[in-house]
Amino acid sequence: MPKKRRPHDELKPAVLAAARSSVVEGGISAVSARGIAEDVGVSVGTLYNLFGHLDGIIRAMNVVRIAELQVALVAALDAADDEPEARLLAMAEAYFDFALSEPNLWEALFRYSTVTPSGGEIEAAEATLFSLLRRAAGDEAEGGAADESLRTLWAAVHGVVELAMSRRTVGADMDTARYHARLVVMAGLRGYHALRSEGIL
Amino acid sequence: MPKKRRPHDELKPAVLAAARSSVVEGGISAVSARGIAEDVGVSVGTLYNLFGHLDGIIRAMNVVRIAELQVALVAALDAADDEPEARLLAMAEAYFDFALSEPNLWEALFRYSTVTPSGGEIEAAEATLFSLLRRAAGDEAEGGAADESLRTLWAAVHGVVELAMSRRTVGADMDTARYHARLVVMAGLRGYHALRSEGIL
DNA sequence: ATATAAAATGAACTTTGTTCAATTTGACGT
DNA sequence: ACGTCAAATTGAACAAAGTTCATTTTATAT
Repeated sequence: MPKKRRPHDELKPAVLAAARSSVVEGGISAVSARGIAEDVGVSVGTLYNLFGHLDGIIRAMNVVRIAELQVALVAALDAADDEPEARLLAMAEAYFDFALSEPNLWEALFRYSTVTPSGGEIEAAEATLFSLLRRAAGDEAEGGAADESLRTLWAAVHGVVELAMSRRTVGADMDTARYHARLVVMAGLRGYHALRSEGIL
Repeated sequence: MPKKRRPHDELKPAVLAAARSSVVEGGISAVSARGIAEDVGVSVGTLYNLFGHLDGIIRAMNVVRIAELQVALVAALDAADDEPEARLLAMAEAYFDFALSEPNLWEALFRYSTVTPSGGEIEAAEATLFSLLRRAAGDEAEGGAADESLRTLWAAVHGVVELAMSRRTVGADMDTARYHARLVVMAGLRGYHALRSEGIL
């Protein structure tokens, strides 16, 4: 059996791609060290040399996926009209579409806390997401209370996405679900203004 | 080794209790067939005679947990003032508290789709939850569009809970997070009314 | 060419979920 | 009382998973 020596920088992406396609096809439970090893054409030991544990592979895969999410959100933001509501709506839809386009990858991202990018990585991702939200909200949101509201708004959008995910939404239902994601943003903005004018916020 | 013969009706709850305490202590990954068997004082084979698969045990455990959730929500609803907003706020808080009181059980409920009560059971649970929401909303919500809005509102509340969960919220942060759950309801209701008066809903 | 370090290997160990033939139990008919 | 028999229980055994590590191979520098 040949033992070609490949530099890690070119081997790691291959491993992550193999892991990803396993997840896409059969969900997280379809991933196995031996399966990936066979797909990449490498032994199990090599995987452990590269990533330490199997969780490390999933984690690294999730880091890549989060980067993709950020790209999608930035694209949506840049394409949207220069108005707070339109921008937030565009981001919510992009978030929704991203999740629903690859449900198994989304599940891998959020449903397995062991496997969620740890510590610094996830905090950095949240910080980036939040800076995008502030850019989207623009002058709509200023100050500390508004930041909290923005975070809460996004949690609400995430909830709608989760609901759509848990129902494995497809077809016409998907359009309805995406509209619900819009609804949350529209109602959230109006509610925010109402609460401010009532002096509650 | 003695082979006492216990009727299933008294053995099953013992198994579920063992599974539950494993989950509470160490999360879903701490559950194992052999572990439960030892705790209950029974062989692995017996577990499989009773539940078919290990997933069946978790599923049954989740069914019990969902019943507990419904009890908690009904209690909150009954204790609240007879006014739509107060009732929805009470339900949101009860939902939040229920999730955060046992994070590992919550995770078992929602984060593992394989293990989520299947088909009829989860639909029945959703139907019950929704009927509670309609009771809470009362005259606030009438007709089909309002039903959808109510469902969306709850998805948003769920999102806030998920965010609090993912941060393993404790202490003072928990009060803030619970307040965010209230915020979603308050803003949601006001936003709903605004959208109606704008003719969007 | 040789030495040396880095990389890759795959056999082996542990721990899972799961199965099933054999064994034990308790109730019922005689 | 006794024997029968279906139901319940057992635990050894299998497959597949994550993980480790002594050994072997490769590439590079001297």
